[in-house]
Amino acid sequence: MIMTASPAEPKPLTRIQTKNRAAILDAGLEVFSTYGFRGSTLDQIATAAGLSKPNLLYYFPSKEAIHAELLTGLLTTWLDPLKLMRADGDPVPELLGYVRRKLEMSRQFPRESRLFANEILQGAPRIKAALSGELKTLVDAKAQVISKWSKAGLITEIDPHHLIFSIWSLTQHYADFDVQVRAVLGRDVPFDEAEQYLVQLFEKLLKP
Amino acid sequence: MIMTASPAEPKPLTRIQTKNRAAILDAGLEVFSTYGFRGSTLDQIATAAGLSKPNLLYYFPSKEAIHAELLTGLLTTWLDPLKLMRADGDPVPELLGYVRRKLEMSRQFPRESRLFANEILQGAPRIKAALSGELKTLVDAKAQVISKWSKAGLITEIDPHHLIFSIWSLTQHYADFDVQVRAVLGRDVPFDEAEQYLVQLFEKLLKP
DNA sequence: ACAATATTTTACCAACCGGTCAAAGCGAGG
DNA sequence: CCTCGCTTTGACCGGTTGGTAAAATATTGT
Repeated sequence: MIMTASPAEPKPLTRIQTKNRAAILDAGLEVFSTYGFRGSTLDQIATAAGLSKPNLLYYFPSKEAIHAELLTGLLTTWLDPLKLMRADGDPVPELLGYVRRKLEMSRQFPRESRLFANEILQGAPRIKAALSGELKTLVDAKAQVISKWSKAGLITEIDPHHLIFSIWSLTQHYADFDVQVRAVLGRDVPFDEAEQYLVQLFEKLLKP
Repeated sequence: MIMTASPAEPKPLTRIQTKNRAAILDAGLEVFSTYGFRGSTLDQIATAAGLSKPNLLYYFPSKEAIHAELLTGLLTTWLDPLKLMRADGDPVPELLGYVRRKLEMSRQFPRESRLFANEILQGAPRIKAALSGELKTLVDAKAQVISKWSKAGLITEIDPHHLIFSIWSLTQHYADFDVQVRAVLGRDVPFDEAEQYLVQLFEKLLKP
């Protein structure tokens, strides 16, 4: 016996189920992040996953279900880098660490970033609750930490919420608008340059 | 006689044509900026414009045509604030002026900002050419100006392209992600605070 | 080998999509 | 009044959409 945990019989997944559900979620991420929820079709996702449409619907009950599963999984990934910012660390390195982690997510998971951006752009109909719940709670808590650093003179006097917004926008820009960045630069997005630039920016900004 | 300019007989518009075309473009902006091109339907746009679908198609030949007209009109609006940055002005006020103009556009034309963001997010299929053409040319020119300021010691040593990207992302964030900003803050987007914050940020960043 | 179960396919449906068309309504000038 | 051109409408079309039913096929445990 290897596993039998939850009380409500979680039904262990077969090999095929595991593989196909993963393929569908990956395909859904690809398609939803490009066209948004309404602009994506089940046929697109099914084809990208190497399945037929009815076969896809054997694993997920609806288009909504795929999208919902992607979004809930995403929220955790989204909050983690901010959670890692410690109140008892050195303020500037802590904040720069957050910037670096967030930029690294744009580099490694641009599709996830675009899925999130698409959802927000379209009014966040499916995650508005999480934004004013979980997300707001976490941000408010971290904003207080930043405020204390600010008042203790460890960093400059600064609006903590806008500081956090600026970290989000600057780092996500390289994933969400990468087509524009590439078009303007005439080459692939240079994440190393971006990191240097952002470190320079936040070091100068935060210095008391 | 009041007007007869172009050589190819531009056909003067009726009062009704002027009014209905404007209503359609406004409705199209509303709908496209929320759902993206593929996620929007002619019925949605027609209803928002107070017309029937066939009536809408009497004024525009296709869904594409409405979207195209919105995008081309948008590009000019998008480039203007950057064009206004003068090489012969004081560097910091010139750059801050650009920041302020761009933020003001987010405040006054959030739908246009979101329409643009949607198009870029979805791979910019309809304006990629303009991005690596017109936009790149203008940005490269202004980047050179910034480089000269930098080398002359009037502002800090800085990567001009990333500086421009950061102005874009920071200002547009308040329009494109306004749902998120409002959810986290628990109130309407405070553009005055945002302006103060951005001025603080760029003044500290640019100081040599 | 064989039954039970898990998976895949084929055929299909009602609703919706972008777009067409011909007829009807409408207002201004003679 | 009537006509002429602009405007609006309703009926319709072929294709696509999300989703279903059931039969056919693989896979699995014994």
